[in-house]
Amino acid sequence: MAEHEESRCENCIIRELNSLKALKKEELKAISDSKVTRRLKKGEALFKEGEKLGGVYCVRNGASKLSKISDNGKDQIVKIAAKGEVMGQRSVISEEATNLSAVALNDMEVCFIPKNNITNRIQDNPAFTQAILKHMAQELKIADDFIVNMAQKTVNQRLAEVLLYLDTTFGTDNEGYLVLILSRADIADVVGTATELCIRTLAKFKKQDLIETKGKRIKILDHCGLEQLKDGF
Amino acid sequence: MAEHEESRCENCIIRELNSLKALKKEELKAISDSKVTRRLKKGEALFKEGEKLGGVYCVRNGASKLSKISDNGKDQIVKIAAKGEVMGQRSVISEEATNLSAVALNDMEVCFIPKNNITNRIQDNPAFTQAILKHMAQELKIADDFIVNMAQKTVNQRLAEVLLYLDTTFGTDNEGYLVLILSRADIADVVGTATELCIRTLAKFKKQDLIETKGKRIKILDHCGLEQLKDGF
DNA sequence: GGAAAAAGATGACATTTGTCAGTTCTCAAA
DNA sequence: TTTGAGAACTGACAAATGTCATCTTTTTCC
Repeated sequence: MAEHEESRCENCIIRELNSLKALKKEELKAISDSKVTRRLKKGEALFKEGEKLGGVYCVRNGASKLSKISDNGKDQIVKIAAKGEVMGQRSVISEEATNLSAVALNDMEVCFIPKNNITNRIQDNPAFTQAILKHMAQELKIADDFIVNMAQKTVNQRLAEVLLYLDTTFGTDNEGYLVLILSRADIADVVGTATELCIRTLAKFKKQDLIETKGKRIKILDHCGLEQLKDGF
Repeated sequence: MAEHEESRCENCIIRELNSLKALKKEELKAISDSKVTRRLKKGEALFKEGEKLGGVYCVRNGASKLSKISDNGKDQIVKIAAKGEVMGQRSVISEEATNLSAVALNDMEVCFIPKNNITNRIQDNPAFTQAILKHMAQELKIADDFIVNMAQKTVNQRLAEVLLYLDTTFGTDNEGYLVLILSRADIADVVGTATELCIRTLAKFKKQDLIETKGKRIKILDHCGLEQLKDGF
């Protein structure tokens, strides 16, 4: 009874989270037949900046950082793809090599969907195309906000924002620690600063009783405080 | 003979520059019948952050800055829309208030196209939808690069890049000065720095014979030098 | 369990960037 | 032609950020 396996796209709940939900059952079946599931260990790369992607990746479990190396040689994390997100869409649509690298932040499971299954659906299923369009419009808005934050906010503010983002997006465990554990270097790469300053700023937050740390794990103690900090006191 | 007027969309060359070129002649005629041409003086606002847009604006002449005020109260220019570009698309597609303000950088002429003319075409003309989709994928890539630059490059590098951008996008007059004249404050708002530092950095470039200035006008003397500076010497 | 490696943390200092206060320049309106 | 407002510019200083060197803790792997 292959049709009832959870690993089939048409039965996959993850799909509800992204544009694939606009597809019809038969279309999903076709995708399911051609997709390949892949498991990655923490730290493994899914693809690298400059590669041509043969399709898109749908995240079933875990999280991945999407980053780009600047001309200065420093890595900047542009986005963290969580469960349900589709990576590589942009590159497939524009038929260009990808401008980002994807590396697993923890053990993950992704479904690779060959690009024909996407481009053909874009050709013949307007509802799907519109779903992607709306999604990209949203992403573009987020990107604009990101630009403004990078350009106008201090490391203090940006770090506070990132901590709150990790909290709302990935949640906390039963002890109250952020579930998604990033290295200090990765946090710094999201914030867009040096690892040392990131560490120092975390220490400062600790001293202000905004957060608590245990090894690399972080617990947010004062959401309001961080919220205020984010907007500049 | 209204059909042959240059002011009709179906005869407008500008259209070749954007997604509207994917529309059929009859569709363009319908748009042309409902569109409104508007003239703006330098400094006039087309729309403001938070407004709901009743449609999109196609730039026929002149240029507009698209900016957003950060929580810190400082303005950041996210994009400069030149002749042929369509403003407000994102907001119309996502059916949300716009997240950016648009202000004319010089005298301009824009065509306002009511949003039904766009959303209806997205519903029934797949070629048009795909054209927009490709365009947005491109914009998203540009936004990613912008984020990385903001996060990882110095004011020096970013200013060099902006000058080269103004040169390639808007060109120079017969004396070699950049055609698009921005105030120092506007340049600073693109670069994401304070006006004073922007001025000082321009002065430094002048001392290094990379540029020459005459009032607020700027002439690039050494493209290679700026190119190198942009990438960090 | 213990050694090696990786990541975290800290101090000292250099560089970059921001801010404030004030002067000079430019251009357009009276 | 004068003049007044806004923009461009400059100096002095403060604050934020980056860098390098070093030490400590944590994690990983045998």
